[in-house]
Amino acid sequence: MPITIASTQQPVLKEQSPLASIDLLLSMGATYQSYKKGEIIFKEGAYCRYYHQLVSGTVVWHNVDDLGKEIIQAIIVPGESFGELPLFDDKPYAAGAVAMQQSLVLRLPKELFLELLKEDYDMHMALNRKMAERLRFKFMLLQAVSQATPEGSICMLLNYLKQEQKHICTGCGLINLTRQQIADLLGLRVETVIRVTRRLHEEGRLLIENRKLFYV
Amino acid sequence: MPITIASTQQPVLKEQSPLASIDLLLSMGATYQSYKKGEIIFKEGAYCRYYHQLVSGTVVWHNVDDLGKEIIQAIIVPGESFGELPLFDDKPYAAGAVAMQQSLVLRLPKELFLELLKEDYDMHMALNRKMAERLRFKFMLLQAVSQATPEGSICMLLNYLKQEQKHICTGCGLINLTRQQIADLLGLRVETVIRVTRRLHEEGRLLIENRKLFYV
DNA sequence: GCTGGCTTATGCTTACAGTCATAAAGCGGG
DNA sequence: CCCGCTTTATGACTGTAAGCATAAGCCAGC
Repeated sequence: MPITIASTQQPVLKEQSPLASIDLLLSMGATYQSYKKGEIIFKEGAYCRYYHQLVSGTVVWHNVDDLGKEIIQAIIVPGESFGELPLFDDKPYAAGAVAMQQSLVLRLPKELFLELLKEDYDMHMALNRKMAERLRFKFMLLQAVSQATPEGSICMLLNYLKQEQKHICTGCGLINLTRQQIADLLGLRVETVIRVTRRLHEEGRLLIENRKLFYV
Repeated sequence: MPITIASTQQPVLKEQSPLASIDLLLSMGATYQSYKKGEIIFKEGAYCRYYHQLVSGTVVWHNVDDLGKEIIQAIIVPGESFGELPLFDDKPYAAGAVAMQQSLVLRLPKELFLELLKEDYDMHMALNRKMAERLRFKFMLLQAVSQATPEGSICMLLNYLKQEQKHICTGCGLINLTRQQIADLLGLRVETVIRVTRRLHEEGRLLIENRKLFYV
C-alpha cells in the first residue's frame, strides 16, 4: 500500500551558516572564483594551494576509478568548506572537486589560511567540527555499505540525511539527491537504487511522487 | 604459481610517535587507565568525557550492528588517540572502543583537553593531522568497498596499508590483521576473505606462509 | 599440559545485485 | 518551442558472494 499524500509545501533546504565568515576570508585576502557547470575545481592527486569555501551553487567531491565509476565523498552546499585535508597533512588531494552547477567559490591561499587558523581559535574549532562531521558521515556510510541488503544501506543513509537535515527538505521530506547519486554514495548501481526505492514505496516506507523521493 | 620465498626476518611494526607527549598529558592532569583484554573502554552512543591516547596494547574502534556484525572503524596502536570526534562536536561517541589485549590508556578530561588545544597550537595541528589521516583512510575504504569484486577491495586495502606502513611489518610485509578483521574493515565475510587471499596467493600476488599473510 | 575459543579452511547451495538492452519521461539550453 | 541529455524505469540473464555446515589447526589461559 503506497503512501499517496500529496506534498504541497515548497521544498526548503536547511541553510548552512558559512564555516568562516565571508568578510573575514576577504579581509585575509581570499578571492572569488567562478566555475561553470561541470568545471573541475581541483583534481584528485593534485597539490593543494588553497582553502576552498562554497558561496553559491553545488560542488561534488568525488573519486572516479580506473574506468569510470564515480564514488561520491561529499556533496557540498553553500557555506561549506571542501578539499581541506591537504591543508593539514600536506599530502595531495584525496578526491577531486567538480561544480555541479554554476558555482561561486572563495579561495584563500594555504599559507594565509594557516595563519588565520593560528590566530583565530574559533575558526580553527569550526573547521574541526566540520571534519568531525565528515568523519561521522563516513562512519555511518561504512556501516551502511556493510549492511546485508541494499534496502539496509539505503535506509541507513536516508535516516542519517533526515536526522542531520542534509540534502532533504525540512518541511516535506523531499530528498535532494538523484538515484544515481545515492548509488554513488553507497557503491550500488542505479538500477538497484531504482528497484529498492520502488519496493520501499510499495511497502509504504517511502513516498515517490512523480519520480521524486520523499522520506518522512 | 604461489610465491614460496621464506621470510626470515623478525616482524617489525612501525612505531608511532605519541600524538601528544606523555609528559605533557600528565602535566595537564591526565591519568593512566588499564584495560583487560575484551574490556569496553567506551560505548557507541555514550557521552564523552575524556581525550584518550593509547600507551600500550591494542584497541579496536568499532560498531556492532543490531545482531551482531562488527564494523571496524580503526585499529588503534600505541601513540594514537581515539574516540576524539565528540571532543569537537559534543555529540555522543560514533563508535565504541574495546581493548583487544591488555592495554594502557592515558585519559585527559575533556575540559582540560580543550584548554590544552587552545594553548598549544602544535598539539592542535597534530590532532588535525590525525583526523585528516582518518578521513583519508575512510575515503580509501569507501572506494575499496565500491570495487566490483572482493579482490579489488582487498587489494586496495592492502596497498594502502603497505603504502602507509600500517599494520604491516616494514621488513617482511607480514600483515598484522586476521582475515576476520580484514572482512570487518571492508564489510565482507570471513569466508570470502579466506577464499580471495588464497586465490591471490595462487596468482602470486600475495604470500601465505603457514596461514600468515605477507604482502610485498 | 589440557582445554576451549578463535582462526583458518573447504564444499555445497542459493538468492540476488550486477549487467545489458531498451525506452519513456523530464529538463535545460539554444 | 524543439532537440538532446539526463534521469527514471523495466525485463531477462548470470556470476558470485553470502550463508551454512563441518572440521582442523593454533594459541591463551587455567
